[in-house]
Amino acid sequence: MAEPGTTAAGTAAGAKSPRERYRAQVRAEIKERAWEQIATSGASALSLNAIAKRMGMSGPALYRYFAGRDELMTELIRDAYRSLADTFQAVRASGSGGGVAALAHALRDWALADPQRYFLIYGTPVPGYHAPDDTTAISVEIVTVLLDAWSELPSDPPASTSDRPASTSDRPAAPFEEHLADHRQWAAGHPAPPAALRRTMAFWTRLHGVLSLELAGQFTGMDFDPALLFEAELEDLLRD
Amino acid sequence: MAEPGTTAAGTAAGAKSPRERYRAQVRAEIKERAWEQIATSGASALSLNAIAKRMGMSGPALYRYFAGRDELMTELIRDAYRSLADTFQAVRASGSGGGVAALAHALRDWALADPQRYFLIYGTPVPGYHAPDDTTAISVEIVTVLLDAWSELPSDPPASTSDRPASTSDRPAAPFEEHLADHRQWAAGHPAPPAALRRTMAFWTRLHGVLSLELAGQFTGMDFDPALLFEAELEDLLRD
DNA sequence: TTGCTGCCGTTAGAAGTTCTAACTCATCGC
DNA sequence: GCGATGAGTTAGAACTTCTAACGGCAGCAA
Repeated sequence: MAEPGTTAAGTAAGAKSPRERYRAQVRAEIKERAWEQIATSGASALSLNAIAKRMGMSGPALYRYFAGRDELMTELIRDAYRSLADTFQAVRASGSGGGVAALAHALRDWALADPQRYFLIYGTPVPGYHAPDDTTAISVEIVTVLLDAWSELPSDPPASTSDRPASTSDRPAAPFEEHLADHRQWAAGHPAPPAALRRTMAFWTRLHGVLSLELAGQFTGMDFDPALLFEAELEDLLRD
Repeated sequence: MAEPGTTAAGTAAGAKSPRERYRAQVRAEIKERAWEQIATSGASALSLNAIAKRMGMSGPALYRYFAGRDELMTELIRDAYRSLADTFQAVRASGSGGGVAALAHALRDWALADPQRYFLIYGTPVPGYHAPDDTTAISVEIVTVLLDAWSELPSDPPASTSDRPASTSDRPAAPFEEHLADHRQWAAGHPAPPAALRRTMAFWTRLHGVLSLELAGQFTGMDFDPALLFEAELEDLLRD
C-alpha cells in the first residue's frame, strides 16, 4: 500500500514511475501558478478555479493533487520557509563573507524578490489557520544560521568596557539578556552566549520591522530611500 | 442635494432627522459586527452575508449602508487609524508623562487590545486595494506626535560626545540621518532636528518589528516574554 | 500482445460568497 | 391625508470551494 508500484521492480530511490513523474510535474505547475497568483493578487485571493482555468483544466481536477485550498497553501508556506533557509545556508557556506551583514542583505533581497512570499511567512496570520509543524523545524535551521553568525563576533569590544569607568550607557544590567539566557529553548540547544541570543533576536525583529513596512508600502509617500534605513538599522545592530 | 432634509428647517449642525439618526445607528452596528468578525476570523474572511444574518436581516440590505465589502473595509481602516491617532494624542495631552516611553506602551496596549485592528493598518497589504487618501492625513497626525515627543528629548547627551576623544562608536558619519534631513517631506513641515527624525523612524520600525511578530504568534513556541523584548527595544531606543 | 486495474479529467450539483435588479411597504415631511 | 423617499425583501447572475459520479486512457503485469 505504501509506495504503490514498488512491489517487485528494484526501483532505486529517486527513480519514479512515469505516473509519479507526471504527478510531480503537475503538482509543481500548480504551485507555480499559485505563486504567480499570490504575487499579483495576494494570498487571500488564491483561487483553485483560476489556477485550473489557467492550466487548461477544469476546477475539480486539482483535487487529485491537493486536498483543498488549505493544503496547497500549506505546501506554499513550507516551500517559502525552505527557500529562505536554503538562501541563508547558501550565504553562510559560500564566500562573500557569510557574516551577519551578508545574511541581512540576502534577507532583504529574498524579501524584495517576492514580497508576498515574505508575507506568507511573516505577515498577518489567518486566525483559523495553523502552520504545519515541520515549518518550526525549518525555523530552527534559520535561527541556527543567525546564531552561528552572531556567535563568531565578539560579544562586546572588550576595550571599551574598561576604558570608561562604569558609564551608565554600557549595558546597564540588560535584564532581557538574562531573561533570554534563562529561556533559550528556542535556540534548540545552540551554545550561543547571551549577547548573541539578544542580537539574533534584535536582528530578526528590527530588520523585519523595516522590511515589512517597506514591503507593505508604508514608506511610499515619504520619498526617502528604504535601503538606507535598512542599512542604518543593520549598522546599529553591528555597533552596539 | 447635499445634506438632504436641510432645506427650510433650521436644523442646527448635529441635529439629525430621525431617518439619518436610524441610518447612523445601523451603520454603527454593522461596523461593530464587522469588527467582531475580523477579530475572530481575520479581515479576509469579512462576510457581508454573515453580518446581515447576525443582525437579523437579509444580505442585500447592507448595500443600503455600504456600497460593498471594500467600502466597509475602508471605513474600518479609517476608524482604526483614527483610534490610534486619538490614543496617541490622549497620551500626549493627559498626564502620565506623555513621553516616548508612554507612547510606546500605549501603542503596545492598543495593538494587544485588538491584534487584527493593528494588522488592518500595518499588516500584509492586499495588492489590489489602496487605502483611502485621508488616512495619510491621520498618519501625519500620528507621526507628528512622535516627532514632538522625540524633539523634546536632548538629541545626544552633550557631555558624552566631548569626554571621549572621537571614539568610533559615537555617531560615525550617520549617513542615513543626513539623508533623512534632506528628505523630510514625510514630517510635514515639522521642525524636528535630524536626530529626532531618525529616532522617530527607528521607534516606528523597531517597535513594529517586535509587535507584529508577537501578534502574529511567531514567538509562541519560544517561551520568553515578548513584553520584556519590547521593553528592551524601547530602552535601546532611549539610550543610543 | 492482451487484458485489467487504477488514476486522470470530466460534468453535475450543493452550499457558500458578493452584488444587481425589481418589488413591497412603512415612514417622514409637507 | 397624501406623496416622495428610503428600507428591507426576494430573485438571480457570476463567482468561489468542494463532493460525487462517470468515462476513458495509460501504465502495469501476465
